[in-house]
Amino acid sequence: MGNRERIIDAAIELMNRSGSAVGTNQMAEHLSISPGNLYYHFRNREQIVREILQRLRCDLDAVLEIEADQSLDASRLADCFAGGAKVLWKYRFFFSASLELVTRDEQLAEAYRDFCARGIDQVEKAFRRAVATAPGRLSPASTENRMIAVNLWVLWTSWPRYVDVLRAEPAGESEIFRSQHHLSLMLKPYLAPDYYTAVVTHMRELMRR
Amino acid sequence: MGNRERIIDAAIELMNRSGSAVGTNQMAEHLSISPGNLYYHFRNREQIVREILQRLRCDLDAVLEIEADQSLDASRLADCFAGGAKVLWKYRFFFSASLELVTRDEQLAEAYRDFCARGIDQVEKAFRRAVATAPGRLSPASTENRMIAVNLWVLWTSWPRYVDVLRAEPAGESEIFRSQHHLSLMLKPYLAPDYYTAVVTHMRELMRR
DNA sequence: GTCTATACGCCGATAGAC
DNA sequence: GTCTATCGGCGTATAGAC
Repeated sequence: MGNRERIIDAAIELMNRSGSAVGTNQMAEHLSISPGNLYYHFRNREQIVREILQRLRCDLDAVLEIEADQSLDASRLADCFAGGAKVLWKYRFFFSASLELVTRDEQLAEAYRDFCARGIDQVEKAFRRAVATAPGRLSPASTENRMIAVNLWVLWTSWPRYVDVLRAEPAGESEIFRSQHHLSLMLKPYLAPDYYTAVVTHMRELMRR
Repeated sequence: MGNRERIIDAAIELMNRSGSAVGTNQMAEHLSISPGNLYYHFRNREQIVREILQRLRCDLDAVLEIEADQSLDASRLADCFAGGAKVLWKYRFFFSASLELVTRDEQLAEAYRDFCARGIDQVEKAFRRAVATAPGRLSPASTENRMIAVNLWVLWTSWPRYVDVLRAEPAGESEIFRSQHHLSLMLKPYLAPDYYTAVVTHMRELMRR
């Protein structure tokens, strides 16, 4: 594998471990290469982060992009939650530090706004599909669909940070996974009870490993 | 007013405007005093932030501490939401940057963990009281009360950051206030419809000004 | 209490040899 | 492609005069 890829991997690993303030020197040191070498492969620090966001976007699309003709049954929705948890864990530093990253790089900010807009759309669509498949005791008003999607998105993206703030020790995977139970609870009132319990059961299964 | 108070006020104002990375030099400059003078009043930068958290805690207690013998009617709950919005706006930098502040000061971290634990407890109590006062179509299971309280807390505390990330321009008060409508939506399934609409109506009234 | 001046450390980035 | 060496900027904090 080329040094370029290794630098990105190292950046993700180190930032997940120590926060987004990890410097280019530390990345180079961790790979036993020189700072100068790193700057041969990347114009600057920002460019590294931008490419990480590209990877993140791809991974999340694979999770949230629902096929048009497929019915959203409970196990498929559980896939979304479990996949969402994995993405959250893999790139947790990014979610934790999105604001700090974005304020130092306007180009990244634009890309991240796109990322959020697309993500919220996908969540809203998935929610509508789930409700259409198995409606619950309450049905959301038309404007409420979007608000609920935003609530889900904010809660999902904020979870790594919440965990980091409260825990003195570095966060474990299970604490990130817990977010998905909190998320699913927000859907519960709008879904049929048996459908909801099926989703939760599948989720637990998928995230056990 | 003494310089000590003025420094804290300046810190809040500047950090709300430019983010938590505002330096001691900038605070001093903004007040037309010298950096040395600032360090006469405070041991270090961290101490300033710690005192800001103390103020925040007091302000929030005034909003969330529900009197034991008072019934939680719709207008009182609306007070909580409106008061919560005001606190969120007044100290928005702190919510936006809690992790960064906390990671550089273990003493602050401990205080902030207390702050969160107490806040979540207060939210949970308020939620239980509201549900007891005006139960809706769904009633939360016993373990769900806490989870919902956590959801509310995370969403509430994460909102300023969410706004900062998405907006290129500095956030306005109204965008912060919008969070409360999203929060209240999470309660809706568990509250009687007329009670809920009364809460929302009061909220709008209170936050209009 | 308030000032001026400055030490110290850190990090991003570049120059230029190999 | 990879290295060594170094510049330049910024931010915290202190020393010591007034």
